[in-house]
Amino acid sequence: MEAKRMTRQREAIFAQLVSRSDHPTAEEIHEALKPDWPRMSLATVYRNLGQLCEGGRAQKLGRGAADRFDGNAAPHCHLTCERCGGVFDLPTPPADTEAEPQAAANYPGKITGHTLCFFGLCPNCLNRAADDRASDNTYL
Amino acid sequence: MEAKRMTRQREAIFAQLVSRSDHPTAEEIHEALKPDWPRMSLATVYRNLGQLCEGGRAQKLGRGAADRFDGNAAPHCHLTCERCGGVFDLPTPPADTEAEPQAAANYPGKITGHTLCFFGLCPNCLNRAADDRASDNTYL
DNA sequence: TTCAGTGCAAACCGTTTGCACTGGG
DNA sequence: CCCAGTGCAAACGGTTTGCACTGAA
Repeated sequence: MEAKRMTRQREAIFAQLVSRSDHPTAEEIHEALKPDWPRMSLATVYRNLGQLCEGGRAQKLGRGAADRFDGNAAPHCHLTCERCGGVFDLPTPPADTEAEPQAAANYPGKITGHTLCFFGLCPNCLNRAADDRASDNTYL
Repeated sequence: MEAKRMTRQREAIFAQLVSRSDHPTAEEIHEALKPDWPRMSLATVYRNLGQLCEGGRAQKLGRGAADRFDGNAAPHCHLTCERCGGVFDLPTPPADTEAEPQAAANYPGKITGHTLCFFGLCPNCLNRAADDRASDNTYL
């Protein structure tokens, strides 16, 4: 499929990423590498991070798209469609009352709340996916 | 409680927000209101959405900050610190094997996975919060 | 040698802000 | 009347892209 070259920069970026317990932004990585790589471009960091994510060696947290707003202020579960990028309410969010105390038990910070974030396909895209399967299977 | 003025624009924006089952972006709302409000500025949409969120009448989904990357590609739980904005791994993510099938049960889409998203204070900020309480409580 | 990857700078896109004007209270 | 809210345009910050150059295979 892809014939990726392993460059020193890519190694350095990946090394930086796995060596850190925080989850740095591209800019933070760029900054951290500056001493050793004074000429490395921020664009290179972005390109390599993107490629690492594509290759399944890293993941991007949050979704880089535009902010979405919800008229229902109560916390509830959402499904993010991996195909169209839309966000949808989940009808009956299963109450998971155990998760929070469980997670809080051995964490030295303070947990004030949580949400379940589901991902998959929205009803619409699920149907379209079925259609595609019948003919051509080129996603994306 | 709020000494906010209720303008026609704010009404329209809020109405639009609650009437929609998707979770529109500011731009989508702006676009949707264009027929009735050809002169409404996108900035007005943003300002009102922000204010509605502040007032607890709406919520912003996702976090508008910069993308963060994780060298651990396996899905696991994160805590987003409400104070410093950092993202941290949670040590023992409680396996909630029931959530997914439960949510999938009565959803016409397809659920392929989920994560627990916790929010609260990271250990560092928790300590700093305690310090502040002792002297001055001006956050931010 | 060759083309994927790089550095740089400009473009992009979503969001925020400064400013003078408007209209709700 | 007065100030919160508005429209507009410019600024901003994070991310992406076009282009000529470089270096891994």
